[in-house]
Amino acid sequence: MSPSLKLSDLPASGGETLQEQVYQRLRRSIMIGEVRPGVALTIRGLAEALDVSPTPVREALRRLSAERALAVLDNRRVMVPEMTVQRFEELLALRVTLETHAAERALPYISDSLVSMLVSIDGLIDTALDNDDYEEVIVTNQAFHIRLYEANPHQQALPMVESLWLQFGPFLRLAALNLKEHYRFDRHKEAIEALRRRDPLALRVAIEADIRDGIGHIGRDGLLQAFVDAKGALR
Amino acid sequence: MSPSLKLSDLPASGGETLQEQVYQRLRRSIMIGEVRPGVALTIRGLAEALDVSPTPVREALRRLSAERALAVLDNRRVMVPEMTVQRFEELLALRVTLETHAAERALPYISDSLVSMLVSIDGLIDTALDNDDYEEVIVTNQAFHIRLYEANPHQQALPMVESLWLQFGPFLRLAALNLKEHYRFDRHKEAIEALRRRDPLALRVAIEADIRDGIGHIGRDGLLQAFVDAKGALR
DNA sequence: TTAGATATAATGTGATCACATTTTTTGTGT
DNA sequence: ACACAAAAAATGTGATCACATTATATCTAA
Repeated sequence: MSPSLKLSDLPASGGETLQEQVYQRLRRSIMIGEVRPGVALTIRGLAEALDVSPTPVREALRRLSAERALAVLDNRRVMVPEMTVQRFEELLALRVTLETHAAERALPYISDSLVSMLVSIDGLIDTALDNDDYEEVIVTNQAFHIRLYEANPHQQALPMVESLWLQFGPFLRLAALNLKEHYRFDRHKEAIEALRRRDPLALRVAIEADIRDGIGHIGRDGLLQAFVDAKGALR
Repeated sequence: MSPSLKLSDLPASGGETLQEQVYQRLRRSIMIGEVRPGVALTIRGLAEALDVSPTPVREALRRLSAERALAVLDNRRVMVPEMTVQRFEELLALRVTLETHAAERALPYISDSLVSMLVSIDGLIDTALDNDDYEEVIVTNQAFHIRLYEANPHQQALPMVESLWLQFGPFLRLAALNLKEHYRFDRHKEAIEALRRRDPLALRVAIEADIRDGIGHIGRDGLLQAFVDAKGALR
């Protein structure tokens, strides 16, 4: 029988623990929407697919469950949680609140060299969009936000932001696709401009617009409803 | 040799898994500041103290680490993280942002019966304060906030709020103590009044004031600095 | 006494096994 | 063909073992 889950290859293990490698691998799969909501992730199944013993898989699943990337049902089955319209709205509002907070908290620490860095990352996103490499779009877009927020060396919001990204996992591919099709304004360039002017309000506006352009539209058009009805079977 | 960690007793196990019981027990210990920052929590040590095998302890530690209640060092040792002034400030600002968000998002769902419930919980807090039962103060105070926020049946912020509470664990006892000594206004009653009037701005103000009264003062007076210097050896 | 080396103990990680529960398949009767 | 019961397979949980790494204690020499 073929493995129940196909996973992108791992770039060769380093000195990390097996648990860490399994965690990173599963995390990436969830983030790019490779794991469909509602299908059970079994310990033995993943262990076989990743060619490790059940032990590190168990710990990685426990970790991802604690981060709300996975849900454990009463049956003790673990899966990417199904999305509902109301949960989507709450997650979106929460993401706006958390990321505008994180951005504003990072603003006092912004240096000119960091701004240059963000400009070049933004260029990488455009390149990835031209190449229709949506996984790269997702990862690089997140790198943009991460670099911005952790300009504040004491930033505490990042793990929560990443938890939200994971929970949007099934939709990030759709968001990246939409970015290419329909985007009119580059919100990242607006954010960069706000950073240059050290303008906290403009920064908040740009970040919120970026989030709503990227993923908010899914909730507006019938896209989310279609996804829910199809139980994540789109694409 | 006596166990390295003393833990409050568990109220007899239910149908839950051992891992869940261990998790709840450790969680409570961290929340009430029983575990001092910097001291290593060993798997075997906890397993012996709790009279279980290492397996469920490992999973509970992994879970709490993912929730940022515990930190894993490079040595792979796990402990309650040390506090710094800057981290404290970031966590405090984040708590204000998250909890005012959660409260505002819950406001449309507030019913009169829930307001009554909150009033009675607030009474329990006063009773606990009179009895100098600080653990009860902590738990009941959190129950007040939880009931409020999850009035919204789709609330997504609660796990993050609880993660922050855990990270404040070493200080919640100090906060509860201060509440008895120095509090002038009952911020919960202000919040309840705002809920009755369905006034979102007044609610935000009350929640923020409640948080800052409760834990913010620790950062203001030398209390935090003393705690950091003493490596959590106060009380 | 103290600094550094060596040995001993303790720890985290991963694999494997046993067992109870749950899921899936198979069988049976109408 | 379909509903229901029985059997078989799969799954999560917890315990135990082996091993490499890390921390602690002990020893030695100045």
